[in-house]
Amino acid sequence: MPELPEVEVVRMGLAPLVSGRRITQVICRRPALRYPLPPLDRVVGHRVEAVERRAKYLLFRLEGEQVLVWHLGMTGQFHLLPTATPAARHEHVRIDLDDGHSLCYRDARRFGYAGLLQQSELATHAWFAALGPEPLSDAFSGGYLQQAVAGRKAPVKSLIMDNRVVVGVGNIYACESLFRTGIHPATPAGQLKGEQLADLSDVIRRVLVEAIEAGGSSISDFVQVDGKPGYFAHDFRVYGRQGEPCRVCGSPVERIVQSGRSTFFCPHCQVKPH
DNA sequence: AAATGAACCTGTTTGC
DNA sequence: TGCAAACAGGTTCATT
Repeated sequence: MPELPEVEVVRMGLAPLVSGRRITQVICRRPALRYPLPPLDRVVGHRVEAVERRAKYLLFRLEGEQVLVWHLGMTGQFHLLPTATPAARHEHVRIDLDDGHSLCYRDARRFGYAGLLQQSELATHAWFAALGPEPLSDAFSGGYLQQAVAGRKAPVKSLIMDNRVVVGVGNIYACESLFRTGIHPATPAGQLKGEQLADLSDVIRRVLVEAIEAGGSSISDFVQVDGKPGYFAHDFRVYGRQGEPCRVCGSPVERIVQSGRSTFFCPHCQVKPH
């Protein structure tokens, strides 16, 4: 479900409703998601100070030193519902708040995961230590990208989806960003010129911001915290459009598989390297 | 080291 | 209609 824009939309939906609330009870309906759940009883009685995001991780900063870290995997969803609401299918964890609402976590595929960390271990924890820059920060620039991919022969699409290069860019936004820059997804990243990489970093930023403003992309099941869909999928230029005409030149959009993932691109607008 | 593929698990769509 | 195969937004681990 979520790439960076979707996680950010969830964060923005949760933050004003959850910040300042005290956790009164936690119900875990199974011992593990992708990994064993942390001892969530330890968060009971604590107040949520802020809801932040790093890469695709949601960070619930609690009063004191604890940070509840949550990754939505492919199909994770948070909903804020009245505590009396019966559990929906695939609801695995429920966090009750002191205002009569509960933070409900649903995840059909259970690729999501959670951790309870101390503030001080955030930067060094395995989930965070090797992460590259946030694409919406100043640290992510053409110059940065150039040094990050220098000498690399891997396809540019694989590298912009690599969290060590830049975080938050998943399959959809990788395809959309490459289309908008006219770069063929199979281009060995190290072959790209500085100008192209500067363009690519700008375009990635712009696509992500547009998607956040549209409320994310609702492919099959992404929904915002209030249950409403996001609308960015209406703006896809290539993702999921194989066989349909390119919106720029009319050529049929192609689908190929790179590292086991579908890649969509326009064979005319995105010229293959040689 | 770098690149690829499989695995995790369930639901939905596609094709015969 | 029925059933099996293919496919899905992410990350990690094992294998070339």
